[in-house]
Amino acid sequence: MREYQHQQLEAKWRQKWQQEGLYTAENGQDKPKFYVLDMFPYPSGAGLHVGHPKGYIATDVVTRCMMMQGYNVLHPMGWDAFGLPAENYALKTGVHPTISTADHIVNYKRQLDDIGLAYDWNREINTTDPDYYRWTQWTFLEMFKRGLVYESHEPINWCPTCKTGLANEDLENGLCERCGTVVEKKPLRQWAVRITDYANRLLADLDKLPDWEDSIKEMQRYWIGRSVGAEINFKVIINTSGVIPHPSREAGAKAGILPVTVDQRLDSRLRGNDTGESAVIKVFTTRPDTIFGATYLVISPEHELINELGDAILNLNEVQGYISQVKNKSDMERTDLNKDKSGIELQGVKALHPVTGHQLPIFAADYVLSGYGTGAIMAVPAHDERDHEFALKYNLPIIKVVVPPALDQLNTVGFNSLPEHTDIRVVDDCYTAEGLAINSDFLDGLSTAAAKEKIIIWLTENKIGQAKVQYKLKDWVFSRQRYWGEPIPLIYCEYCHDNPTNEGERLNPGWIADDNLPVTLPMVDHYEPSGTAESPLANITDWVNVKCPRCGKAAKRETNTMPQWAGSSWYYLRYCDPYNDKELISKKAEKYWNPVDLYVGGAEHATRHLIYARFWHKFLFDIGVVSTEEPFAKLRHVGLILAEDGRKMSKRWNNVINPDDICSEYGADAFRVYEMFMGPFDQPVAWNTNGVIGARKFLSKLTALSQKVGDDSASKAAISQLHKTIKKVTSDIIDFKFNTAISALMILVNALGDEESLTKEQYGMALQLAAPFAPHLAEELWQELGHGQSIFLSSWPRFDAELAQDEAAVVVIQINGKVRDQMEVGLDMPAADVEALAKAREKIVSWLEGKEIVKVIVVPNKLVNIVIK
RNA sequence: GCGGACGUGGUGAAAUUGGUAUACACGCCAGCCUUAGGAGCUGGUACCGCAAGGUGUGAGGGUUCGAGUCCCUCCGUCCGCACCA
Repeated sequence: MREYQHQQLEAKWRQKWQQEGLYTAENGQDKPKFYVLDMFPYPSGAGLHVGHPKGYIATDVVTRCMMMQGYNVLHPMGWDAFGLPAENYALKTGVHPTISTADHIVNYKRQLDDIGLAYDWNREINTTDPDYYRWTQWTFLEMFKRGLVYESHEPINWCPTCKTGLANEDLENGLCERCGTVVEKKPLRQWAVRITDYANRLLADLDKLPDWEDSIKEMQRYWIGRSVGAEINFKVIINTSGVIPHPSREAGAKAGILPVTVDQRLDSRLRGNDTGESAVIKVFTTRPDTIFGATYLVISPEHELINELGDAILNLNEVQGYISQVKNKSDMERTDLNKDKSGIELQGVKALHPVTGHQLPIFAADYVLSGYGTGAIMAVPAHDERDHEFALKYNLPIIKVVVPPALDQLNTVGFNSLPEHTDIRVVDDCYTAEGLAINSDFLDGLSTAAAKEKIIIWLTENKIGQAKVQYKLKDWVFSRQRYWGEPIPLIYCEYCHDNPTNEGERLNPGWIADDNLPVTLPMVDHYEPSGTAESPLANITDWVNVKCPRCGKAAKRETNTMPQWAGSSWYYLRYCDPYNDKELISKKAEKYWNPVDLYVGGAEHATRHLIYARFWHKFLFDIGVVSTEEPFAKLRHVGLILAEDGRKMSKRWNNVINPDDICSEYGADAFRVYEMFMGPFDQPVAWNTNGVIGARKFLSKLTALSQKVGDDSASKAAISQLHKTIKKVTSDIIDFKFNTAISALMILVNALGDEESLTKEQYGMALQLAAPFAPHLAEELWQELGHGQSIFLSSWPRFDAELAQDEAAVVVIQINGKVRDQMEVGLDMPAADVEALAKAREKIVSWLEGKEIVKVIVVPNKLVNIVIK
């Protein structure tokens, strides 16, 4: 058998393709465009392992196939090169990140090239290039000027190892996603981006993305976490005792059953028109319909109320003791679901129930999070499991106010008068589903939905609360106290400030935009993070001290840098117009290439990069830079390749396989075919080097077929197989079913191997189908056939339905659904004839003997099922 | 706990979407060939049975002429989120 020397062969074609500019995409051609994008890598010192290129190979297969189908394909690559590893490496070795990053990029690029990936390197970008990050900074300033960026002093996630603040998205189970350290909460001056302003659009527009996998969309929906409910004000009263009479005149009158002894003074205070002599606790709830079941309030230990009330809290020392105890716990410990709930009552203060006027105890407890909603809740222990657990532990009243719909016949007369459901202490069950309101005054008998609506109207009319939509998504903490990132281009001047919007709340006094972009990252001698709100840049005094661009007086630069996600939030746009020094992207390039038609990368980016990029894009849309609301039309995620031992590939386990070794031993083509053949693209699979040998055998068989090329055509059956394969491979590539595409190619090559002879055209078509997967070998064999130009400039073979037809159909004969016989019949034979033939079969006759035929089902060209009794 | 994906040979996996379960490949077994290499070729490879035949897609029910595929109940695996009120 004819063998092939993959090393010379592959190197030869790679060089030729580069020389000929085969992958160069031209802006604005007449041809239809197709933009295929990989998530660009962080060029680490370790280089690629065999898992990394799986997605790149898939996009490469699509790229080459689309090129052959006549598209002007853009398939670029670049480097997401800011980030901690380069900085940490600098700390250790003193080698500047610019140098180490450049080295790593050379290695990465060589590795990618060795796999034969069709990248247009003319468009290579690097997020650390000042010509690139000036536009990252520019977009940030555009946000700043529109009030979408604000300075905040909220406690944020702080990694004590990396010595930097982190965004919510940078955590994994309460650990720093980078280094695995337990993250602390730390108050820190920081810049934050109002991504929550876009929460609703980010959520709603997911529905406009039919070509995204549901799993990714669901993850984003959950991350954005929209909850519809109400915000309700509870007045705090101090040093009171005894129960206050029911204050709700209107409610009582409407229901016609309530006592009308109203404390006028209290009433006016409750309606929110008083002078602010008492504190208010705002709570958020998704179940305002259960308000009559609220028996206590809980605020988070961080809640400002504790400071506000101060000595009014009789057990202030104890409360503070509890709080410091909680603060010493990590988020991990705090949110451990298995642990007992803990809390402490604020003695001497009560909250007034805004409808019933009952005095409710107030607790501080760490099961209420400071970062969500208002950091305070009304506890309804009968209908919320957490509140229920807490109420049991602290012996608090539990009032049932919702019953399952099946119990709706119960005569629910009103508060305090129910015979059966007035159980103030329901111990065992906690009903969290929807149902019908009971014990709820004017809500009694209403369904949960109706009760929600009615109570919200009531709260609004009485200025006690209003409807409220709440998101889990938090504003994007945008400052990093580290060196190796884009400088935030702001200057602090004591005399000037930019007034970014007309809305007072968005004023950033003292901070002004430095429009003189790029603000380049200066060289430093010391990278050590300070552990404070400043980055190592703070030490470079001649960089930090500047003249105010507005007034010319002495001013200081912001020394925080941007998070790594900044540069990757818009890089796909820059590929379209990489050399533009006037604008982020030209209108022409944007109109032509945007949006990305196919985007492939790891699912780990579902709630990080993919949310940030969608947000960034929407902002650019709002300011007229891009013309679409969404950046990525079709998204596929790549399944992990595990090591042969089934674990993740890692230096730690010593199970890393380097693609360099595989490519030099078996060839890049065999490597590519194997990775695409391993299994479904989006599923995790363990690596098996034997599989590469199998792929290599297939390529050898494909090569061997060249010996059969002659004047005589292949058989009709083989031609039929060829056309079926064209159909299958074409649709499988679009559907990302590369494994079955290759299996179809293997079947074809096996079938052609049995032929005496095949024509140049027939062999050529087989080569074209294999070309996206095994580009080097296919090119070699194609040009051997005498074609003057690249196989990738040839037209993708077209499927001919007539040629693909079989001459005959094999029909299965079943008795009662069990296969008993099969026969070959002419295609599309009428059902009656097929049935007659089947019944006449010797085997079938014996099965039918003495039986009564109940029914016969004939599926054309497939089967006959005879039902007997 | 919530959300998503899934469960088929010794292994990775197919199955035209309700119509022959295990295609394709790895591995293994037997044979052939050889200039002994990461070779190549031929055949075999779900289980029980000598056979006829029977049984088989995590378990159990159901719908149907017919179920890996649809419905219900349960068990298990992987991924994401997780005290989000």
